[in-house]
Amino acid sequence: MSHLVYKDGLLAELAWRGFLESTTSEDMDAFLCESRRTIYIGFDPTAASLHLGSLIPVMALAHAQRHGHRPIALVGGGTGLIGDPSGKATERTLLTREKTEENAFGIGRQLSKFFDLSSPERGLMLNNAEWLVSLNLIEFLRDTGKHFSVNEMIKRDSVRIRLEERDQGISYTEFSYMLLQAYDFFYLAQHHDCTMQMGGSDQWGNILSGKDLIRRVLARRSEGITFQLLTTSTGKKFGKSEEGAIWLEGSLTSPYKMYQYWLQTSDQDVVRNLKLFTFLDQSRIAELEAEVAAKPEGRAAQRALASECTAILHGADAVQAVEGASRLLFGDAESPVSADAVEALEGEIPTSDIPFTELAAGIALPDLLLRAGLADSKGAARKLIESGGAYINNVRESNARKVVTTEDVRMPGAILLRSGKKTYSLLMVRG
RNA sequence: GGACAGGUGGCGGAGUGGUCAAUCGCAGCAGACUGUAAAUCUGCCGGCUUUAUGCCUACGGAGGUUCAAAUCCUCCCCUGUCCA
Repeated sequence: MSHLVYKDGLLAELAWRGFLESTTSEDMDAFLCESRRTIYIGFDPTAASLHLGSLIPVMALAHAQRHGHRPIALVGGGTGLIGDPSGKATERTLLTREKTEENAFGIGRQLSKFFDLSSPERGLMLNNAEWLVSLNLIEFLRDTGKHFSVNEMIKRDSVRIRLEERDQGISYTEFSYMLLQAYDFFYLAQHHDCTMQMGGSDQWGNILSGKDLIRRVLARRSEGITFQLLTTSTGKKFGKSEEGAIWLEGSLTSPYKMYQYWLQTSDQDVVRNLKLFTFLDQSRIAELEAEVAAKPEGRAAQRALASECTAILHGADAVQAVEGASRLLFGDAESPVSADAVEALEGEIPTSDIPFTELAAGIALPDLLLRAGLADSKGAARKLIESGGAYINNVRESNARKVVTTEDVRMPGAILLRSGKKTYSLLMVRG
């Protein structure tokens, strides 16, 4: 890619940052330079929040705005009711309309953080429920369906895989998805002069469908760009932690947790992630890359990645708080003991309350670990303790019959529990 | 509507009357090593407890046969393939 020189700032940016997977046109550069383009990406509200995986298209669209193009962040309140078969091995159960609406609301709020939506000229956020829900079936089949060849549709990967693989079919509902997404692109082209759609590489087929529809019905040119699907260097699906997805919503994944997720990025992945998930410029990233190469244990790049990403999503204040908490827990200092330290940790890391009277009476350590969320069952808690993975105030406790009492309160009004090397939980003694 | 195949733990996938809480792989958790990295090695990996050749719940759902069922029978639900 590096031998290509793009005149368009956006394309150049997406290229060096490593977003690009493929484009629908050879002269995309000229297309983008020709005029200011309206570019859309859709996000279906299949969950209450976007997760790190969806951050790639979000960042790409944010770059588009920074380079003077006009973004449309499309919330798929309508398409979400149907379900995109792309990249999914099996048919999914439909979400209720209420759930979809609720999700759409949350996702819309998250998306708005990334874009300047101060005027329709700068950027737009739309919900396709607005035009999809009221579509009339007969009209749709006559006006739009007629432009689609089933012969072609069944060749699309998203459909073909489901048709060929034994044990998994595809319903008519999901089969129709690509028409709806194509219709979205068409609708946006017609009403908002949108001429480009971007998306993950699994969206290639859907994008092409829309491009075709626009050409046939409006006789207009439109283009598309797809992005790489990420995995970590170890082949794991990116953006998932042990407990599942890392959500952008702070109430689902705490800022502390997100910060830690980024901080724990492996050396192999950190530079790539800096390019994709921060707005840091090329020279700064090159500096960080050199620093990691020279002094990997310093993890300067990971720190930058963690603080940048957390700041984008949760704000600078959150980063400060979270960095403070991380320093206390992982710093050189002995176990935190000051009241200030407790105050700084409270709420930043998973925190739960325990009544003084209950503690005074004594609580079995496995029960306490269970309550603190550090184990899934008492049996698991016992195993954790016996295998040497349980810590009270940073001191290993390997007696599964240990009873925790007020004696164990070493920090002012709190007990710090830990599972393994890096999972902390704070217990606040109340009353 | 018909014929056939199938529905097992987070996933994949064994098991086809007792020795099955269920081989194995992946994922996950913990330990060792380290840099809160990667790789590697080790242990754990349904729940409960008095940790035991212990109890409970579980192999799509509901019944049934049997001393005993994930395994056999009946009905139902779901999925796929093919036929009309």
